[in-house]
Amino acid sequence: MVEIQEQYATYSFLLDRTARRVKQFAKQRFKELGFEVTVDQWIILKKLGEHENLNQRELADLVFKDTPTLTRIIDLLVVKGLVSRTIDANDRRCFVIALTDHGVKILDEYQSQIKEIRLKAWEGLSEDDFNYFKRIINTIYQNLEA
Amino acid sequence: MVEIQEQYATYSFLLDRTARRVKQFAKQRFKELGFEVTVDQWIILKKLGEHENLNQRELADLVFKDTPTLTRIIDLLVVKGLVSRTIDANDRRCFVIALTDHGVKILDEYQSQIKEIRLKAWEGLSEDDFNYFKRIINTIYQNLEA
DNA sequence: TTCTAATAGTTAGTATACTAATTATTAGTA
DNA sequence: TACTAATAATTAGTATACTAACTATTAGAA
Repeated sequence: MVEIQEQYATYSFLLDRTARRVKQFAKQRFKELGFEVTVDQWIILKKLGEHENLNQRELADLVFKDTPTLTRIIDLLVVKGLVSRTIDANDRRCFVIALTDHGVKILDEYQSQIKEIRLKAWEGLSEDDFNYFKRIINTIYQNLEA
Repeated sequence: MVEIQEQYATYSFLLDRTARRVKQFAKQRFKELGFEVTVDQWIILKKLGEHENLNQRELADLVFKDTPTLTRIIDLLVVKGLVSRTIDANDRRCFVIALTDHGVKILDEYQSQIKEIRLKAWEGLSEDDFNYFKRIINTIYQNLEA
């Protein structure tokens, strides 16, 4: 029993290590392809392509990041001219975040290449594996939910 | 087929989200318990308890972090008096990193509580789940290996 | 309606992650 | 032995993650 407990304790190490490797791999490929955004900035662009009229709070919830992190990522995307921040006339505490024309263009251009990068990790694994993986990792997430 | 590809693409999101949640949960518990180290600092202490006469390069390899990150974590552990940095007489480019007496004490004190924190995430999952999880996550890691 | 509580966002401070460049030292080779 | 390449560690710079404290605004209750 003790050994099994010890074993389980390594899941966090495996998770952290693999998540970092995945991000690092994507980062390298982004660089090779000359992309003008980081991986986390890309995730925001993608969400903005899927939803309209989001404020930073909603965006943060969608990508499971906190608002200070979101603030900084949006800052960078605004500087890069990919995203616009407009005060919400109905609630002046909020900004409406939207893709600029250039942001839409980038989103469109990168999409398929990024799909390929993502698939690389999954080589040799099946759809069943994916479903199993999803169940386990979501159970972990829910076990630790606030 | 396209849908399956789309689905697979979410593994990186699930990985990142869950790895962050696990770390965040551990961080909160560390704080509640009044621990004087961060999660990543703890990982280094643990490795130092398992191996002797490690230099920073070897330590970095063991925990899959890069050397600049290691340098900074060791800096903090030295300031906290948990670890010592001694020039290796045989190769003056290296430091030998070792636990101080206080470091050994902390390692001993925290170990069982940390094991409990780690186990929380695994509630409702079996040993088979763990093995399955390990296989998948290690496949992903290896698929992306440099 | 006024006051208090809640909410959106920002700022500050610390820690980690990664790349690139640099220093000091050692190893290997001509 | 002298020179070059490799290695260990550091520094600098940027990005992300999280907590805590703060500002501005809105919502809700007395």
